[in-house]
Amino acid sequence: MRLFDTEKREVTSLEPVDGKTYRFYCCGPTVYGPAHIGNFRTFVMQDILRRALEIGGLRTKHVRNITDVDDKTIRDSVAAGETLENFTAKWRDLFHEDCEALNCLPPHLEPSAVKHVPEQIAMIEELIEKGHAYPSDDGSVYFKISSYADYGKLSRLDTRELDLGKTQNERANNADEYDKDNAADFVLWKGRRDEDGENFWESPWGEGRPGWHLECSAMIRKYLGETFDLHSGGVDLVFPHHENEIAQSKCSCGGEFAKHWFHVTHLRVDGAKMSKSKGNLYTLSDLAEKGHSAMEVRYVLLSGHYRKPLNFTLDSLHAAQEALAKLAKASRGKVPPTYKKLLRTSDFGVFTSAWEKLNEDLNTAGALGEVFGNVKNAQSEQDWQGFFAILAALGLDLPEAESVEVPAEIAELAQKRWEAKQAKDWAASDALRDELTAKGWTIKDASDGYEVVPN
RNA sequence: GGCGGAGUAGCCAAGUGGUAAGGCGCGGGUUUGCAAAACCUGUAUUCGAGAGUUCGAUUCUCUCCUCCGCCUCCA
Repeated sequence: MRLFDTEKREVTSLEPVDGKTYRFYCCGPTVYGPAHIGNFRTFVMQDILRRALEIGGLRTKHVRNITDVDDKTIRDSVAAGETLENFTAKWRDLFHEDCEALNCLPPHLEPSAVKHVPEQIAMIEELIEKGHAYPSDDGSVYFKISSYADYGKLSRLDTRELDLGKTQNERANNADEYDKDNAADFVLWKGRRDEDGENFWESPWGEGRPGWHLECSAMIRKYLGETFDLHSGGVDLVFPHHENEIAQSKCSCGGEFAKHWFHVTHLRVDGAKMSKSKGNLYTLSDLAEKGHSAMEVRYVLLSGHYRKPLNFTLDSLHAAQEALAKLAKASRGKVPPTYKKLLRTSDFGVFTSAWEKLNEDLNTAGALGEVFGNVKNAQSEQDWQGFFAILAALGLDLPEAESVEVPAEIAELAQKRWEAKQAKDWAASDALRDELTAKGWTIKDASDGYEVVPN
């Protein structure tokens, strides 16, 4: 597997640090509401990376956190009159349901931020000890970026001019809240504030709560160690989140931290960024209401290369539905092997080119093209094994032949219409067909029978 | 303003220094009493605009236009 590395700015080969198990970390969701399909573009691409590695023969260790304490979770749980725990549990469960519907393999470990407060406090103490962090008067602790020379390497901060003047101007109203040495220093521990309600933890610096950036560093250290294979998230996390993680982790425990960085470009909707105000923010349930399955959504999300903007439209969901049906038809009668049986697939038959596409910077769109281009040539057992291995890597389940419950009334009308047709009574036959159409059902005739399906 | 990314047929979207995958849609055909479904088939002399390098550029360089992301807690 070769993949573009955000830090090295080139496609590099992925080899596990320990030679056996590919260990990677993904920044998970902040659970304060339903995740939208833009969030899921990232999670689906991470899932495909994992599947491709596993089918390619590697073992993986996939860690993805749940952010269940931050400004938004606290704000919204207080507003809802619920405990933080109950509030976030609800959204976490929905997230899991959505992931399952999208066929995303659950991570091997899914640590939560609130359950790792001691680890975070320990890391802060270490950073203060080593001179990389300092407490402020309001009970907060900040990371001192001037103490880390490599700060900004990932996002090429050295070549950018931060418009700090403007930022400070805009934040003038909040200036008192923060007591930092440098405007760019970021918070490791936030002193307790009124709006936090009962959501606080004891610490050497008083009551408060951990900062957002720190949780990932602390959990990575605990579950993956000081050096691991790959770190991943949406592009928006490159700066400052991942930059800050690097600083925290390298300054506290040394090590190389992540060998590679994998970032997924944002999804666009109708050519624009998704936002509530534009009314173009979709969740899986929004789309389900419009009659689109999660698998169709997954298909759309992987129909473009992860480093390019992907323009989501409702039209593309329809295209996905048709495309999936086409593949299902092409492979009718073939029984897909279980995912486990497809691990370590070495021969992809006529789908070798698709596998190669996938392994060259996770070119899912190119791989799909190869699948369609070769499916007509698939004949041998090996070919079909390859077919299902590619689909498994993409995480696509093909729709089964639908067995829709046909109401007795509809079935009766359809039967009458078939009989009229057999009797060559075209007028009666067509009238019955129109009636069925009006009731929302379509007849598909074959030479020896018919089928009724919902419109 | 700084940094990064993108502009390929009606829509979605791969790709390449050597003459444009694939999906949807649409057109044509087979089939059908007519449709639908199914099957077969066609569908960009051209890759935002202009200039340059080259035997040759959509692919490299420059300029311009448009769009998007990040610039302190958004996947």
